[in-house]
Amino acid sequence: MSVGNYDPEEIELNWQQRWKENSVFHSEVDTKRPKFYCLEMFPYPSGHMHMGHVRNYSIGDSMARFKRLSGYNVLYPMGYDSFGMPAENAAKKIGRHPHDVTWSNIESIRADLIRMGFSYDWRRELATSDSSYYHWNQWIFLKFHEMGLVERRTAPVNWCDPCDTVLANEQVKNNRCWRCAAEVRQKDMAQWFLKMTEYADELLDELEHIGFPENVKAMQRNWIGRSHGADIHFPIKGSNEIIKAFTTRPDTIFGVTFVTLAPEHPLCETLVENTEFEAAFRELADECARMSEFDRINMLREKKGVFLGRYALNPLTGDEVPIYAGNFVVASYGTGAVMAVPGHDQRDHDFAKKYDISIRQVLSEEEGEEPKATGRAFEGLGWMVKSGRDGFDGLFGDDAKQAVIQTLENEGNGKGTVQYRLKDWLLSRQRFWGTPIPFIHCDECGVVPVPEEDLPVQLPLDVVFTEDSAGNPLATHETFVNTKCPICGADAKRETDTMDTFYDSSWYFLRFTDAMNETAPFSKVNADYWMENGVDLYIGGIEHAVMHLLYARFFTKALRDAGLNDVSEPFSQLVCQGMVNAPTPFCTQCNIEFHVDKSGQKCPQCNEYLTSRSAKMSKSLGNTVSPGDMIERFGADTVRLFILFGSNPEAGMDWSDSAVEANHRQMIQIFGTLDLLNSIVEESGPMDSWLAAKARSNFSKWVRSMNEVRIREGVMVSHFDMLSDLQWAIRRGGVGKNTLQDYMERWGYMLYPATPHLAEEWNQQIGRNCMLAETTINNSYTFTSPLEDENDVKVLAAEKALRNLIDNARNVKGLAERHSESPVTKLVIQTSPEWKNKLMIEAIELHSHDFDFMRQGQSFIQSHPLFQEETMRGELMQFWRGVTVGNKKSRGRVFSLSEGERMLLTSEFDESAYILEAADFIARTIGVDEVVAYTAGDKADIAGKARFAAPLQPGLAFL
RNA sequence: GCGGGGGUAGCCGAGCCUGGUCAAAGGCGCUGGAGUUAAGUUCCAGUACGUAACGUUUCGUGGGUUCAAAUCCCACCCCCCGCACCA
Repeated sequence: MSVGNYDPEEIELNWQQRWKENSVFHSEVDTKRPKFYCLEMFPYPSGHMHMGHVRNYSIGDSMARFKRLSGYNVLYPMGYDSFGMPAENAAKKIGRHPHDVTWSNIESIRADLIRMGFSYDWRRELATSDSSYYHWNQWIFLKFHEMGLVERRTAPVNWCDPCDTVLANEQVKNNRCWRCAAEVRQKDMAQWFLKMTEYADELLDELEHIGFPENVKAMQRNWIGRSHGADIHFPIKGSNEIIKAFTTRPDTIFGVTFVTLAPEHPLCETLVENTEFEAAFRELADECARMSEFDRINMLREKKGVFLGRYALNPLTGDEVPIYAGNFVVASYGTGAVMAVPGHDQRDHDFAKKYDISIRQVLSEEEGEEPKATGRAFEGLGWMVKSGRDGFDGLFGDDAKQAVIQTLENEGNGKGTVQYRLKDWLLSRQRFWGTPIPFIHCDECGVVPVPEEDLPVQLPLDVVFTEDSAGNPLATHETFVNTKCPICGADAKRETDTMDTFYDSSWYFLRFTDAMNETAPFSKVNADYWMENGVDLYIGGIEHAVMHLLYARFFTKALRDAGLNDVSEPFSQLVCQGMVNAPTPFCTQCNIEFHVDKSGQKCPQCNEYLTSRSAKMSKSLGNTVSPGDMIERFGADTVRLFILFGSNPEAGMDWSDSAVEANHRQMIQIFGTLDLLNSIVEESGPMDSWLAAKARSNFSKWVRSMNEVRIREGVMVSHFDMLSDLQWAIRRGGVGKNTLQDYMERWGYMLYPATPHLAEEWNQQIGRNCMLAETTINNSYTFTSPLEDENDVKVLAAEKALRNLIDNARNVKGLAERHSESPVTKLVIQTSPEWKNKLMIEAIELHSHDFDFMRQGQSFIQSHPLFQEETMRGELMQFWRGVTVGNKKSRGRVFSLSEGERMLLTSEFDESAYILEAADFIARTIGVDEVVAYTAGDKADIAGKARFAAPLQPGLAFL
């Protein structure tokens, strides 16, 4: 094969075939080896793979391959989150069954994944819409039911009209459906819930111990929204009813001047019925009921309330306070009732002003002082004052809260409680394309579970979908709906609601550990092995920070309590990959992005010329890049290299055509170095030890980066530094074939995780007859010891010094030429004189014993034998200062020497001899005819540069 | 409003945790040179300002700590993301 020709398609298809034939990515439980479970959030199969997928899976694949190489037993599976509405809607449009739509989409995305060369264990491939998967959804649901985690209850729920279904709280953003963005409305319905709130504390507290990014943890904390406070009972005057109000600030109870109820609060009706206040209340309640989002936003400014005509009694003082209904009180949070303290809550303050209710300050900002009159509510913690009862004044913060709670509890008027924002998970959906909820409605026996042996309850395939069919086709499907009661045998109806698709993805990572199991969702042995400490690396988008990641955590804990697995947290390390952005026309004036059609044109709104900025790839902006096109042009490896080198996984990255091309050139160049294997025939070369040392140091740097999922840094070493170091070695005098062979072998491993096809081809061409996919890095390559040996450090430092010398010489040459009438032809290098080297070594020695140069350096040098020589004192002192003190910008040399430089100097490295060896190279490189080098003082001091000579910093003179 | 993350040279983007080896990696772009029949590719060098090797001004703005700050501390400005009438 012609080595110089890099033909990605040929190479890639060939190796993909070989991997498949040899089943190299299959993995089994093996307790003798450490495991690594690498997982990406599986895709919804909507057609072809997009750049976001490419990025997600390129990251995962490179880590899976790296870990295999490092000797881990790696589980790396892939599947499809294939239930859901888009398939159902598409089916309606084309008059086919969602099953068909889903399968053809799966086929195309699978082909894309294969073409990228991702190293999945394809035996474990699953699709959640397969009955072999959702069978276990149902099985688990029955388990949860036994455990008392399932509840069917009638409740006000979020209804989305376009989607024709209810939604969970997590799926409603700004009162809009997360999928279709339509407004949701409240509707009372009998629905199925999973009692996620029973795990609220564990879900919150365990966040402290898992490797999620801070923002994800913050979002989950926020969502769970635990707040500590008290339920306080306010009796209603002239009634047996009491109002229970939740507050986080029981310490302000003496400042309560009114109580506000949500308009939906059942007490409102009772209180106003047949009174003069009824009409006003109804108006407010109606307004809230048909509240649209637009109105809600307006209401942020306008807080409204109506007096309900009755009074409540402050349980600690007996004071009468008016009862209001307020449009800002949320029925579903806390108790739907608020004790209002206008003195210490700005919202209550505004409300009190508006309705002329009295304001009472009962906390002081300063101990022992009267509260200040600021015209605003003081919302911080303070010292209690003017309490309506003895024993409270002077208490602060938590003490104050506790004292109030204690008193309330003693008197039976309330208790300390914890509130959560988290609600139980509403998981029933009135749609077809989901897991049927395995229950049966019997007139006699009620709602009864389908017996385990009758599972799965399968979705019928003989359903006709048409554009104008509405509702859930299951509800009208006779053979599906009509059944017998499993208890009494009478005619009964099946439940026709299906499960939220987030249910499917809440345990798929467990199913993957034992995906072929036909008798159970998974075996405990498999789950416990692969899931020990959770999935080791989980990669996906930030958009699932609350929904999927919270549900999955809940499931893992619930299944643990069901005895199915030991692990409590599903994911030990989460990486949320950044967006792939692309250039997009943009108007800086209007701050709007436009479709790429508009590039170069003027802004339709302000008529300014559009500029360009980076925006998330999206169909609506037309700035998407098709992975398929890129693979066709450059090959999968180049696309992977671009994606991985473009930025570290978490950061956003910009698509750039020129960068992709640059990366493709890089691939060609790397591949081209294989030619050296033919052209180099010498046994050894002058750069052998340097290149070998460089290989070792690059390798350990690469391993460190990859281990910490800093893939970009790893790739920089493997795909850039390795090439330029090799080029340097060749230019500097060359290497022998043995060294080259070792270098290429090591390099092959390093190329493998990011660009596996190229690496396999490489490995073969350098004459190794094993597949990298089946290789683990052998022990001499030491994954564990990052430090190269002492000799390597010195070798690298010497070469580094030479490169510095060359850089410096080039710079000085430019200056010299400006000062010289004829062109410069000769470089005289005067290296550091012996006495400076000796002194430097002494300084290094002193420094290693923490010598205090600031205090004792002066007296040390003055008592030094060299100091006795009067003619030398000036230069001696200057050098000593430079070595041990430095100037205001940089510290003394002795502090800033690298480890290698220190080693070089203390080993009495012969600088001028080293430079002389490279004299020809230096002359060629900087463009002079002759280079001479000697220790300053040995020969004539040319141009007075001898005094500039310092260890590893020779004085240069151009002639 | 609350919470999270940011602001680094023409652009993208490392460095910040663990202060000095930082005029600050790497890529892109640009400039010059080598080479080439030629476009491209490739290789070398340069890319804040001045300069016989040194100095000056730079890492959002202003202060502080330190012998020394892109890095630590404080204040402010700006950007992005999430939640939000949550009691």
